[in-house]
Amino acid sequence: MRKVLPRKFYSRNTLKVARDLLGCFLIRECRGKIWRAMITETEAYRGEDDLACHASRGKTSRTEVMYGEPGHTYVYMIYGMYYCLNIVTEQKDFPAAVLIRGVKIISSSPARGEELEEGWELNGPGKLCKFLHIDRKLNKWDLTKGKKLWIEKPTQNPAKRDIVAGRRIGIDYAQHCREYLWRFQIDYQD
DNA sequence: TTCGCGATGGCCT
DNA sequence: GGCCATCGCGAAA
Repeated sequence: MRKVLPRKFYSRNTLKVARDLLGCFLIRECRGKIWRAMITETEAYRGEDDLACHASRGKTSRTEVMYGEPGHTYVYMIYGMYYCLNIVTEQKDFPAAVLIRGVKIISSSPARGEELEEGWELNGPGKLCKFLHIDRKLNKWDLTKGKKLWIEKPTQNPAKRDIVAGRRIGIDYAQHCREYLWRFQIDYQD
């Protein structure tokens, strides 16, 4: 029984979606392999007023997907060599997305001879895309279809005390918006 | 442990 | 032409 997240989940406030994605399972099916990974770190990018958001300069061919239906991916290339995976949120015509910055591999099959093994932490948006074979071909992908790339509900949501908020990474140019605590990660106090 | 830098290409001015 | 939601390496401290 799969619990693929429905479009309704994504069509909410981006900060809520970013928090609620922690602990969810990101699943990638590619060339006969399937990886399940728990989302451990996210960042919210919300609206044209958010100077760190790519949509702060308005709608272009690159950013139009953020103005589209929630629950789709926004995958873009950065620094000429890495891709970043984002999930489009909010209502249609309001540009916003959640960047997936970190995951932990839960299972990998077939298990033997894999370069990715259970327990691996993929920290960093570029690294994560590289290992899970996520590139521009997966831009504008509908995550509610439950194929190739999708997200499922967690078996157990992380406790509130285990969620830490902080400043977003790599956006020092964003003036006052750099101070927003729009980065969320699971940090077990144990 | 922190800092500086190069690789590399598409997007926006 | 400049900048960038990155990463890993090597040097400095």
